[in-house]
Amino acid sequence: MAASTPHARVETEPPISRSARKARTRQRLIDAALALIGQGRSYTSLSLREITREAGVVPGAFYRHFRDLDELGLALVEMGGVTLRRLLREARRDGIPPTDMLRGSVLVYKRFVEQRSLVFRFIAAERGGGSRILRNAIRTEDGHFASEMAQDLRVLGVMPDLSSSALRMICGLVVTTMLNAASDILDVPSGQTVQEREMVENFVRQLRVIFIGARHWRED
Amino acid sequence: MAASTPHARVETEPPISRSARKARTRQRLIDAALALIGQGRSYTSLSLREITREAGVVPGAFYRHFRDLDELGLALVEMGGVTLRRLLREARRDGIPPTDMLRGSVLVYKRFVEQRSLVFRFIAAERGGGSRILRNAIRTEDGHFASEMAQDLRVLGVMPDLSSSALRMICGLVVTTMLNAASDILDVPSGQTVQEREMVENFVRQLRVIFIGARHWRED
DNA sequence: AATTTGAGTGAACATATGTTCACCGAACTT
DNA sequence: AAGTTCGGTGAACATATGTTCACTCAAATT
Repeated sequence: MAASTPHARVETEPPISRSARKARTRQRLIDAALALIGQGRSYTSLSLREITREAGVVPGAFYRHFRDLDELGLALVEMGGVTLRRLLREARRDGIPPTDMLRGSVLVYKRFVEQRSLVFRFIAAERGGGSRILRNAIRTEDGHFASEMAQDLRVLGVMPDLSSSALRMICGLVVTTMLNAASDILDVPSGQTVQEREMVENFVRQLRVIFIGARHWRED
Repeated sequence: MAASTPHARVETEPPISRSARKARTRQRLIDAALALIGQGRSYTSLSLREITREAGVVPGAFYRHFRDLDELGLALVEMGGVTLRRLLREARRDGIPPTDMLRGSVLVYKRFVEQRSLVFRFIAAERGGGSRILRNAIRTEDGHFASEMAQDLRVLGVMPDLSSSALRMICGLVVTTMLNAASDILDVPSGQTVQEREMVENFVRQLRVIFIGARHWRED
């Protein structure tokens, strides 16, 4: 029975500011939700008490941070948006893989998804699923992602003959294909299995179809 | 306090066979789940009691038909598969719209989805969402749908230069695009709004990209 | 130094949940 | 006509849920 006063400060020696403390437990709630998703649960079926339990906090404390579960969900969506933006940023930084660019990009993306499996599991699941509010928030986020991608391609001078609206539309298609693939990536047994290779190959070929279609696109 | 014996037969005059009765309540449970989905709930968040309540049956009765909620979910997936097969069958029967075939097909599909909104809402939601079991079942069903579609296109002599595997891969892409669009169709306010027209237009253009890509596809 | 603030507590509330079980009675079998 | 089967009942169970509220006590403000 070691001493453990409510506000024990076991390892965080320096006094912690109030706003910092608040931000910390807020983050803990978010992480708790993700952790539960990681254990195979789907966000829609999580309960407030489960989350606070996982976060190591009393149920009532939840309300100091979010009005309800949808609001926590929105925070997760935002985190998803940040993640997608990071993907684009890294792509800009590293440039397009020199050889076999499509397969290269797919493998980079696959790694990216696997390293952030929880966020992608959440997005892939709630994109078509959860509450209407969440779905729309994710749609908006996906839309921004597609627009940014279109802008990047424009800057890179890829497919310069396409109108901006056509480019944007095509990026939308690429994004849905990517997010759909994320779900596949997360479900296929990782390791060099046959299934995994087939999945990657299929993904590559689908993107190739899209890009070929884009190259030959003519406005109405 | 009107008389209402447990097994009241208020309007179903002719005696009902046991198997028929069982099939009937089984169907009621399925319909109840769909009805709740129709009220904006997502399948993953439904409870056994909610469903039996909606079905007008005592909770324990559930177990006479399904081991657990996943098993009911699988029944819904199967119903979804049947629905998709019917879509193909109707497409075969009615043939391809004579003029502006792509937009025509999209409008037919839109109508089809709207008329069966509950099943499509379920599939679109649980495809990336629900339990692993459900996700895989839906993946399998989608796969069959894509294969059948490929076979139909082959028989129709559409894109005869494509190998079967390429055709199959492209149909897979079409299917994910369709199911993704189903979610959009169900969320956009129906009626002749601007949003609705834009959504349809985007969907048409995306399919067009895919088909252009298919026409110019060359094997590796 | 005295006061105010507010994140987190702990207990209580009414209500909901999944699962079990002995039981009923109509449909089936003999 | 007598006996069996089995879909559905109703009650009970232990446990889980969302929300509220007065409370604490350290950090922030005065």
